[in-house]
Amino acid sequence: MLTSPCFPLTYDDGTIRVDGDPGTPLPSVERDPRSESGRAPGYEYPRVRDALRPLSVDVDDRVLDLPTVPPLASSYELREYQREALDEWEAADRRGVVELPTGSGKTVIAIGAMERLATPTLVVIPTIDLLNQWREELETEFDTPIGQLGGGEQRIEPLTVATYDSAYLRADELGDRFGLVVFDEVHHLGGEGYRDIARLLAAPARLGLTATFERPDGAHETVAELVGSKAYELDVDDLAGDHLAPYDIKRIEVELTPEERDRYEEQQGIFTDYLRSSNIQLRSGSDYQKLVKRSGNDPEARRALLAKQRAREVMMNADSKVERLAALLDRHTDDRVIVFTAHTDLVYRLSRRFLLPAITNETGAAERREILERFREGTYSRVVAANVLDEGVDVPDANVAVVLSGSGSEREFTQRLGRVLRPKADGGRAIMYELVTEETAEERVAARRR
DNA sequence: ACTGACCGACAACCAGCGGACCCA
DNA sequence: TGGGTCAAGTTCTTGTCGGTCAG
Repeated sequence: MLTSPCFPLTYDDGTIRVDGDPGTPLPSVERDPRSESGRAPGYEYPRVRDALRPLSVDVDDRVLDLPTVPPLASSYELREYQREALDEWEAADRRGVVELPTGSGKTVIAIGAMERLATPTLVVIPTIDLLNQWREELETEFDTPIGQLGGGEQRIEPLTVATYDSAYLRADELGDRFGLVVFDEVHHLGGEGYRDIARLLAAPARLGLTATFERPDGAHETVAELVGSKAYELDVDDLAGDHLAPYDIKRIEVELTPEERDRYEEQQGIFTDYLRSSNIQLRSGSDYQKLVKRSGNDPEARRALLAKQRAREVMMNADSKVERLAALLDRHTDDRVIVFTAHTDLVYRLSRRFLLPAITNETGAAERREILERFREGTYSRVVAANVLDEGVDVPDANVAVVLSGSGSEREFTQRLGRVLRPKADGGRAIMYELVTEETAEERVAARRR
């Protein structure tokens, strides 16, 4: 048997560095001529390590540089499905995605994983709101300081929470400090830039949490490569009536006024005429992308898209939706209602007409906090919001959601529904109303999301 | 400590009858 | 035979968020 020298395996700026030649090619390792070493992206660390194991070489594995973690013991009792999810994830080599509805306790599963693995952990989170919640939660459960990257702080501890943006900026230097990384709302990791976070980190254990893993652009497959594929899944109907409130969805069809109808037909007509005259067929989202590209140097295409945009505004902001909303608000005077729209203008129209507190992107942080606080304590029983409250904000419980307008996105639908599904003290049902304009493209849009 | 302005990132964005071509 | 996939320099607009910087 050959006596071989040590092969140092190290972490260097987002890559796993292999010095020396083990004799056989290693998975994903490429020669880097300048440093005379082999390199693999950080996330391939377990594969490289495992490929070296059966070889008769002495590996000096110095990839991870982990501080010691204080003993972790939370007060949580896992629910049955939470334990199952955790077991499945462990069985999948501690890599993978858990897909559970909003409000089913995904945080608890991550805390369970941290207890079981007892290794330094980075939790990556999309918004500052959620970042604060996670930090407070971890501080409560584990009696140890929690690091934070993002939201004005840059402090690393064995247990650290980070925004996607901060994690992205610092991934190459964070990569060797954590044994486990948790991605909250992991579907964000499919974004062009964010996926580098998972690529650069060396953490062998990875847990993704989301209510809606699949992405219309197919990028969840990239996420699955970087984090692991779906290890466990339950949807709303599996939990409704038990751990989530039972619910009803009611679709209400409304008509356009004659003026709106004229304008809609006119603008929609410009769009479809263009499609017909240029022999373009729109079947999938990628066809639409092509049309968008084309509009870059084809003025006709651009005109068609703008017309489509205006037609969409007409159908989404139809006057009769406002009238129907008035009736719904009357019917639900004793309920807690969230009204969702797609356009900021409509939010302010509704706010003025019904004297509803409004939240849009223009609402400052302080005012937003105040409105939500009053909604929580009951001073306000209703609130109208643009896309702001779809995800990443801790919204107080409501039991009625009214969707005045929205995209065809299944994700948006699921998140909005999730806003009313927290179990009610009296066991009552939640209701979601969808207002859809008759005989417009919106009927298809609404159908698409389910 | 807060605010506003800036930047960059991300996401959704979708028809109403018909053809050529490639591949399993 | 049946089903999926389609063309061009390099991409519409609106809404939302985090990070940064100046004040």
